[in-house]
Amino acid sequence: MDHQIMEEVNMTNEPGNLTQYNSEGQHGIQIENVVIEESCTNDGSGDEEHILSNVAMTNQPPPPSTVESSEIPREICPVEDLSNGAEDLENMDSNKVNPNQPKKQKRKRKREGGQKTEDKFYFDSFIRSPCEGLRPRAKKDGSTGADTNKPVVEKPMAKTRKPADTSDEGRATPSQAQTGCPHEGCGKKFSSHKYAMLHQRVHDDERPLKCPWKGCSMSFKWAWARTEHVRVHTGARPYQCKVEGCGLSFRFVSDFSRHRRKTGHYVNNTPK
DNA sequence: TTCTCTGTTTTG
DNA sequence: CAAAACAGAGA
Repeated sequence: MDHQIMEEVNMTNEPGNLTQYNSEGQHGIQIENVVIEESCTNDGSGDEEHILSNVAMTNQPPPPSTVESSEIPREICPVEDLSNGAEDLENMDSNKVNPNQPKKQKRKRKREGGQKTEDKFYFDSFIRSPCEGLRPRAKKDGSTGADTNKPVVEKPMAKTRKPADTSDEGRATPSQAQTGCPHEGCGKKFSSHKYAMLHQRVHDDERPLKCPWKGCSMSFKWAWARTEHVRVHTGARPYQCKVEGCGLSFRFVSDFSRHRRKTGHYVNNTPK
């Protein structure tokens, strides 16, 4: 049970090395026994990548529920179309490419930011090449350290998340927002000053968080993004619907969340 | 459908 | 308070 991720990792790739990253101070994934062989430089770019050689990643618990699905090895990289992917691919391959190139695409919001370099780590390769099959989205990278610690369903975080209106891109509405982004052109307002500062990374190009996978050159600005991205490599699907008859598993919280919303499968304790 | 971004919320 | 996770939107 718990070791889902680890298993996956092991399975998939052997060793891993792991590096612990703290992206934003987080400690998250710890891989055990990993040997890093190559220097995985993802990009080689120049950033620094710290590769830790033996790091232990203990991921804690995987998801308890997790997965039965075994997601495993789905190879994860389905390679679908990497239209742009090509670019990524290059990166993937060896670490040649530049890792962080953000190519700013604007997915939904405009992203530009970067923040600080927080962690750099590399896992060797969990499963297979990192982004072999990643979608072409854009280049993305990074995730946080702890990734799926609490994946599963059962914890709905009782959050009462309010939809803070996303009027534009930002979510907070002026009425609610207390602080605004100092960046020119950005007029977003946030509920906290602190986040406003963190938000600056959006305007930055730096992507301090790098994907731990050896061949993967993706880098991210947000720890969580990195965390989830890693699942692409591991194939982990920590979020499983516990509803009887359902049993669907999801790799991303967002998808799981959506599933619950639509189906009402909040299951057990998490009736969010 | 998959995956990333990011603001908010929860947890520690 | 910081870190982690969630949730919603969108490519």
